[in-house]
Amino acid sequence: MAIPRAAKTLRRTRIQEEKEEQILEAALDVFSARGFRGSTIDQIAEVAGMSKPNLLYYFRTKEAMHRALIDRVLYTWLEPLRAFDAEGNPEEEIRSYIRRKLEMARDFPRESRLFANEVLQGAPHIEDELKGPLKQLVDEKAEVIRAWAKSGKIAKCDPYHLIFSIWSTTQHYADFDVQVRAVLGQEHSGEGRFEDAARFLEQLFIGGLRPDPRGS
Amino acid sequence: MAIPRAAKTLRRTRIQEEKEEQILEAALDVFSARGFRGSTIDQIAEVAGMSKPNLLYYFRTKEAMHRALIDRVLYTWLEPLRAFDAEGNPEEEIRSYIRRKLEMARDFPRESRLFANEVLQGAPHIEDELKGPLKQLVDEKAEVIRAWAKSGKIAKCDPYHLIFSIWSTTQHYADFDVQVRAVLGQEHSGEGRFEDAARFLEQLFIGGLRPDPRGS
DNA sequence: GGATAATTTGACCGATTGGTAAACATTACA
DNA sequence: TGTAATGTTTACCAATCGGTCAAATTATCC
Repeated sequence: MAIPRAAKTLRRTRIQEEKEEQILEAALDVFSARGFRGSTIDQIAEVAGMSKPNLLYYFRTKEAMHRALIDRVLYTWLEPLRAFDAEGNPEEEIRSYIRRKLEMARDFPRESRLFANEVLQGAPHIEDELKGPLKQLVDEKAEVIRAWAKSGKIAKCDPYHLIFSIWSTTQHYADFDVQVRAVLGQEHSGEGRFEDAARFLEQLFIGGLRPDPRGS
Repeated sequence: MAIPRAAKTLRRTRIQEEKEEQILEAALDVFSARGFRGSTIDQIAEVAGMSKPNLLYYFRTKEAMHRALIDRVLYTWLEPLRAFDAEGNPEEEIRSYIRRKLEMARDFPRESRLFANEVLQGAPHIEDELKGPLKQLVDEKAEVIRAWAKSGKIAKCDPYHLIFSIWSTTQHYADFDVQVRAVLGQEHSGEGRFEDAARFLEQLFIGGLRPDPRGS
C-alpha cells in the first residue's frame, strides 16, 4: 500500500527524484507554451511519457505541479538581479545585467514565458512572491541605483522604471519571440539577433544613463 | 426561419450591430484576461449578459469570435506606429511615439494583453498578420529611422531593435501591470506611475539616441 | 393585425477536463 | 527469497467543454 504523501518529503526515492524531475520538465514545456488554464494534465503526461494517474501520484493536482515548478524556477530567475553589485562600476554592472538577462531570454525562454503567462493573467498563483521576495529584492537594488545617481556616477533617474525597462526589453526576446522573428524576417532570425539586441540595448542604456556632464 | 449566416453580412440589423458589439466587448474582457484556450464561451456569455446559444447565433465558433476581435483591434493598435512621420523632427517623433504607446497601455490594457497572450502562446491565430501587414509597416518605419541615423539626426542604431524596445517598455505597463504594482507598492501604484514611466522612458530613449557629437 | 423573418432559449450531445479507486507490477530490504 | 513498501495502469467518475437543435419569442413590414 502506498504511504500517505506527506511522508514522501521525509525520504525520497531515486525514482521519485527522477520522475518528479521528468514531470516538471514536461510541465515547463506545456505551462510555458499554453498558460496554466490552457494546459491539461494529459498534455503534460504525454510530454513526460507517462500516464496521467502516474503524474497525479507524484503531484496531487495540476495546481501542485504548477506551484512546484514556479518555486523551482523563481530563484534561478532572479539570480541576475541578485548579482547586481553595489560596489561594482555602475556602467559595467548595468551592462552585464543586460547581458545576463538577454542570455537568459536566449537560453531559458520557457522559464521566461512561464512567468509572463502567469503575470499576464493576473498572477493568481504568485501574487505573494511578487509582493514579498521580489519587491524586497527590487527595493534593495533600486536603492543601489539611487545612490549611484545621487553621487553622479549615472544620470538621475527613477530606479524602478529603469529596472522595469531592462526586464521588459530583454524578456521581450523570449516572450514575444514569434513576433520578433516575424518582423525580422527569416534572414535575420538566426541566433545573431541576440547579439544585435545586446549591442543596441547597451548603447541605449549606457547612453541614456550617462551622467549629465554639468553634474546637475 | 433564420437566414443563412452568409447573408448577414449583406444587410445588418440594428440588433445585430448592438449584440455583436456587446459580444466583442465581453470577449475582449475574457480573452485578454485568460488567453484563447483559457477562455470559455460560457464566460463570455455571462459577461455579455446573454445565453451561450445566443452568442453562437452571432459567431458560429469561439474561433470566429476571437478572429473578429483581433481584426477589429489590430488596426487601432498599430495606429501610433503608423503616425510615425518621416518628415517630422526625429527626437520629437520618438518622444511622441513613446507617449502615445504609453497612453495606450494606460487606456487600453485589455487590447495590449489580448495580443500579448496571443503572441506569447505562439501567435497561432495571427501569424499571417505578423508576417504580413505588421512586418511591412515596421520595415517601412525602420527605413525612416535608418535614414535619420545616416544623416546624423540620431545616433546610429539598429532600427528594429529600437522599435522592439519601445514596444516592450511601454506595453510592459499594461501586460505586466500586476507585477509593476506589486513592486512599486501600494503608495506608488496610482495613475502617476504612467507619468513617471513617461519621464524615465523619454530620458532613456532621447539620451540613448543622442547623435554622437563626433558625427561618426 | 397578421405573416414572415430575426432573435432567444432550454434541453441536449459527444468529447474532454481534473481527478479517483483499486488492481496490478515492481522495487528495496530483511 | 519473501514481503512490505513503492510505483504504475486500467477503468472509471462527475463536471465542464464547444457546439447543435427545435421550439418559443420578438421584431419588422405590408
